[in-house]
Parts: sequence; C-alpha cells; structure tokens
Amino acid sequence: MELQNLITEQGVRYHFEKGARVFKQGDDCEYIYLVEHGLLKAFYVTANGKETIKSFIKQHSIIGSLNAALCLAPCTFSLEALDTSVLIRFPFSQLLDESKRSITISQEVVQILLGLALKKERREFELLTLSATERFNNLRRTDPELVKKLTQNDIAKYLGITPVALSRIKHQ
Amino acid sequence: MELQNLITEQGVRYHFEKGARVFKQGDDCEYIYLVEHGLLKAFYVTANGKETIKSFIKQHSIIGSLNAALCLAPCTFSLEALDTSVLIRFPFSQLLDESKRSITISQEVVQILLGLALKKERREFELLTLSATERFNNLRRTDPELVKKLTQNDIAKYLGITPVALSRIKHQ
DNA sequence: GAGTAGCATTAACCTATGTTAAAAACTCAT
DNA sequence: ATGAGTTTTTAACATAGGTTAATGCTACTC
Repeated sequence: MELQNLITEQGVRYHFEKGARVFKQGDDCEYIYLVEHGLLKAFYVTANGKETIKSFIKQHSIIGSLNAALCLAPCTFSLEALDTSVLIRFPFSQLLDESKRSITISQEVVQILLGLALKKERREFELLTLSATERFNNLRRTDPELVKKLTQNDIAKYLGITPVALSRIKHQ
Repeated sequence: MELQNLITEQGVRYHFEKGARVFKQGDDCEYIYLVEHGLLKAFYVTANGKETIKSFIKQHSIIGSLNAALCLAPCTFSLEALDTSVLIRFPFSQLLDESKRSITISQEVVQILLGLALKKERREFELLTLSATERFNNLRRTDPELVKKLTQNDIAKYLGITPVALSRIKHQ
C-alpha cells in the first residue's frame, strides 16, 4: 500500500462528470491514474470512426497508456467517465523513479503489472477462441453488476460486435 | 542483464526438437523459460478441439504461464517447438524471491512485464478493431521473416481464422 | 399529458469467414 | 524420377455478424 499512499499524497485529484474525457487518443499523456471512485471506459476510435471498448475501469484500478508512458508516443485510446468519477493523476516517470528507490514500491508495481498482463491474457483468449455469444455469457457470468450498469451499446463495443448483433444474441 | 545471468547460471537447460512439447495445457508449471535459441508457439486447444495460437516465441524471449505461476492453477496453454530450440528453465517463485532481494532484478522484471503488457495490448487492439485481412497485412509488414518460417496453418491459427480463409485472403 | 431525445428491437439484405471435401502443389526418402 | 505424406488451393454451401432503416420503448422536459 506504500504505492497507493504515494499516489494519494503526491498525485493531483481530478473530478469528472459522466461523459467527460480524461484523455483523448492522440494526446501525450505520461501519467497514470488511480480511480478513487467511479466508472470509466477506455476505447479506441478507428480510422473509419468505429468505436471499440478496450476495458472498463472501476474503483481502485490504475489506468494509463503504456504506449504513451513507455514509448513517449501518443495515447492509443481515450478514457471517458461513464459515471461521476474521481481520479488521482501521477506521473509515470516518477513512478519508475520511485520504484528504483524503493523495493516495496517496485514489488507493488510488479504485482500490478502481473495482474494487468493476466487480465490482458484472458481477454486475448476470449477474443481468439470464443464466439460473441460465448463472450457475452462470460461477461454476464463474471460481472453481472457491470452489465447492469452499462448501455447495450457499450457492452457491444466491448464484445467487438454491433448493438444490433448483441440484441439478436440476447433473444437467442 | 543481472536477471539474464541469474537464469543462465542457475536455471536448467533443455533441448527440444521440432514438434516437442515444453509443457501442455493443464499441466502445473511454475517455471519461466528463457529461449536461448529456436522458435516456439504457445497455443490453446478449445473444448471442441480447435487450436488457436496465442503467440510465437523467439530467441531471447521469456515465456511462462501467468495463470500457472500467479494463481497456482494449471497452464491455460501449451508450448511447442517449431524448430530445434534450447530453453533455460527457472522457477517463477525463485524469480519473485530474487526480485524482493535485488532492486536491479526487480527493475528488470518490471521492464519485462511492461513489454509483455504492451505486446498484449497491441494484440487486443488488433483482434478488437481489425479484420483478418488487416491483421494478416500487419503481421506481414511487421515480421516478414517470421511469416516466411511459418506454415500457413500456423499463421491462420494465430490470426484467429482457418487456413482456408487465409488462402482466400492471400488471393484477394 | 404531448413532444422530444436517446436507447433497444426487429427485419431484410449483404459479406466475411467457417465447413467439408476434393484437387493440386510441394517435399523428401528411397 | 516415384510415390507417400504434407501443405495449399479451390469450390460449394452454411452461418455469424454487419448495415441500414423503420419501429417501439423509456424517460425527461415543458
């Protein structure tokens, strides 16, 4: 929890209303954000204007663009509040510095990254081996609360299908 | 490179012929493997017998099942040599222990995990937003050498389509 | 309570990819 | 070179999901 304390004490707290953007695809954004509370979506907009949702971010999660942080490149996705949310912003470079100084912080970073990699691995598995119907049932099973809060539109964009297709799936 | 030295010196070296399995989906496997040289594939076999390839693993990469290592659960995928390969096996738990002891090792673990997460994020992006044709063109563009070495079957399984579909894509 | 805006459903048609099976093209050992 | 085994291509048909557009539903405003 040393990391959490560090971020809470030294980071800057921001307030976002539903619909507000934390950062936009293409921005430079060398920060990570700790979600104090609320719900957000991280999403891509493709060249032809199609939106797909990468992940939903809940209370106590940490989110940031690895691409922006690691490669000094622009963010590959946007982050938007789905609900009133409070985030604490902390510079990614400072996180790396601190983790060089303190082994406990470094340990916590390792734990966070392991969890992240595991989550991504699961998602890759689903996208690669399951049908849209199976992915939807999985989501409903593993996080019914989240499904209740989301619009069908956002669920569909997360599953990688259109809202029309999702409606069809729901009715067999 | 301290980590690399540690693994090379204390790990156990194994030799695999083309087609040999390093570990199998369902195994307990609390090790990571450093690929000294060769080429391997990490793949899932679904309940109905369909194979999909999670990733190809090249020289100098580190591979292991996060699920097995972190959750003490069975491996979710199998690892098979596509070419004669030499791997060095090292216990995951020992890696975590060492990283608690040495900040340089911990730093190296962070770097490896960041790289892994970034790779997974890119793959997630591709699976979510690109068509099979676009994914194939991407692969051809970013790693033509790899494409040359693989069978069409394995490329298709990596893209998440059938070899028949890939053949069609190649001919427009 | 009528009007408007935003979501969800339905339907008709289209396209990409799956499935199966057969034919063709390689690859290699003898 | 021959033939066996593997990989790739081709073809015909089936299915999941995309697209568009019309309709229905809910909820909020006035």
